[in-house]
Parts: sequence; structure tokens; C-alpha cells
Amino acid sequence: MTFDEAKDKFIHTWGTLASQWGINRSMAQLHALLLIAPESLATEDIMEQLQISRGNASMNLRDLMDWGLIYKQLKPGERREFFYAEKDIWKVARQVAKERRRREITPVVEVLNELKAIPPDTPEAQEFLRVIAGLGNVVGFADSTLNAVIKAEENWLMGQFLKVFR
Amino acid sequence: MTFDEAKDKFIHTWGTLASQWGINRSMAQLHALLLIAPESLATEDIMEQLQISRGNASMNLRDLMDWGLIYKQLKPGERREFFYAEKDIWKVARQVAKERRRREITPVVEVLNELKAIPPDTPEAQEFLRVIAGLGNVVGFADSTLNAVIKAEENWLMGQFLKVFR
DNA sequence: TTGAATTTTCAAAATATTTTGAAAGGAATG
DNA sequence: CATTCCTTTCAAAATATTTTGAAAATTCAA
Repeated sequence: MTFDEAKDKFIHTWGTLASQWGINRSMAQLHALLLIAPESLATEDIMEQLQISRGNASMNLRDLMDWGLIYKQLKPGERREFFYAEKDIWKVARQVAKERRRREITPVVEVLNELKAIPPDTPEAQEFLRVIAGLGNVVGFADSTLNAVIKAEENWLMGQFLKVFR
Repeated sequence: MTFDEAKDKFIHTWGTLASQWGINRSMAQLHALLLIAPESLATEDIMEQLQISRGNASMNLRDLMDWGLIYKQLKPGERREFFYAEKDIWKVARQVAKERRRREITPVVEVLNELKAIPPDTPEAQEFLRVIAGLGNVVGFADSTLNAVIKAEENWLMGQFLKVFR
């Protein structure tokens, strides 16, 4: 496999994968492209390489910046904006974990807490409360795991964890 | 909040959440409904409670069975099929972890292995290989984490892990 | 200021996904 | 068997998401 083939395959694969994760294809491909780019790229470069429209590029670049996965660079003497990706993959993972925790875990915890306040008068209500309590535990685990990723500034604890389960 | 309100809110919330996870609303709501049902339900019950069509119910029930999250029950003297959910939430989590690992992690590992075989002749290729190697580590971590969930028949190790990071 | 270069916005178009419902398929009953 | 009851399938319709592209906004240099 040549480098160009590998590059295409990488960008394509990342895009396909991301859609299973609720991230749209353009955003994922954009991220993939910037991840493997040795230099920062201008919007034009991106539009051309991925064959997407200006609007699409603009919106997804912004979303990626919101996620903290890419940065804007201003080159002296250049009017255009350039973009480059965060290359420390663990930092990327931390960033994603942090965002997903905020967007997905936190709201569920709130709803579960609300729901566990109903009176346990009927069998249905009791079953319901059991399920809610169980889900609370699982969500707690997910939360802890994401926190582990987020807080692992050093790789030591992570390494310990991996050793135990491998 | 009354039980009925709580039930509706739970089903609705679960459905909304799931769509961020690439699972469709009907499937998630169906699962939520069965999770909190104290008795197994017939297709008709489900159609009525969730206001969905017969075809929709049929397809999503099958998908949930494929995921190992619900079971079919045949009641003596009844011609209709009944469905009930796996109520052990940790088992549900394990099942989901197992499926996602199979569907998402395994293919990525294969592609990454393919890609890391390119010759490191240019700076671009070298950067690419660095990124691929880094992603390999992150994916390895995700894999280990899912394995931890999958293999944790007992809660002991899980508890240890949580203690360390909490 | 003005105007050229660049980015952002957003309604409409394109695409993708989900849902429906009716027809076809199966299985149990008499 | 034929009939009834129930489930599955799948093309078409409905919905939701993504993408486009041109107009509006912004930025910077002169």
C-alpha cells in the first residue's frame, strides 16, 4: 500500500466509523485529514482534498474547535486562517471524554435522580425504581471511566489499570 | 411526579439519549419500555404504548434480540409471542460492551494494522505513522476497558478500579 | 472610509434514516 | 386442508440530517 492509498483509507475509515458514533462524516474526515497533516491547512486545501463545500468546511471546523480537537493559526502576512489538529492523541481522547461526559452522562444522572423520587406504592413502581437504581450504578461506572481518562495526566495509573485487566 | 409521568419521562429520555449513540429512537424506547415492565409484553401492547407500527415493532424487537438485550417468551395457550428484557443491568452493559467491541473496535484495529505497514520514506508518511501508532494505543485502551466490563463477572475488580479513580 | 479577501450563515436541495402499512409468509386450530 | 391469528418483509412515505452555495457579515489593507 502506498502512502496516498493509506491516507485515503484512513480518512475514509475514520469517517465511516464516526457515523456510528453520532459524529457526521465530514467532521470526522476533516479531523482525520488534519490529524495526519504535517502542516496546518487553509480552508481551501481542506475543501479541495475532501471535496466538500465552503459552508460545510466552515461549520465543521468550528465544531471541531468547540470540541477542542483543532486550533486556528494565523500566519503572519497571510489573511486566510489555517487549522491544525491536536496531535497528542491522549489529549484528544481526554477532550472527547470530557465533552461526552458533559453532554451525555450529566443529563442522564439528573433525570435518574428526578425519577428515583417517585413513591414505591405499586409493584410497577417498585420494579421501576429497581431498574432506575441499577442504571444509576452503570452510569456511575461510565462516569468514573471517563473521569479516569480525563484525569490521567500521567500514564501511570492508566498503565496499572491496563495491566490488571489485560 | 407520578409513576406514569416518571415512566413516560424515562422512555422519552432513553430514546433521546440513544440517538446520540447511533441507536434509533424506537429501539431505545422499546428497550426502555421492556426494562421497566414487570411482566412480559405482547407486540400489540408495545405498539399501543409507544404508538408505533407493527412493522417497526417487529424489526426493532428482532434487533434487540440480536443484541441479547431482550428475550422471546412463549406462553402456554397463547398464540402471540411475548417479550421481556434482561433485567440484570450489568449483564446488559456487558452485552452492549461486547457488541460494540465486535462492531467498532475490531474493524479499526484491523485497518490500523494494515496502515502501519507503509514505508516511512517521506515526512508525511512519518507523521502519518506516528498518528497511527498513537491511535493504536488509544484504541487499545478502549478495548481493554470494554474487556474489563465484559469480563467483570464479579464486581470486585470493578470496585477496585473505581476506588482508585474516584 | 472603501473595497477586496475571507469567513459565516442559513434556506433550500440532496441524502440518509426511520417508519409505515399492506401483502406475503408461517404456524396452530378445528 | 382451510381458516384464523400472528409475524415478517419491504417498497414507499415520512422524517431527520447533512450538504450546498450564494448572500450577508467580517476583517484587514490601503
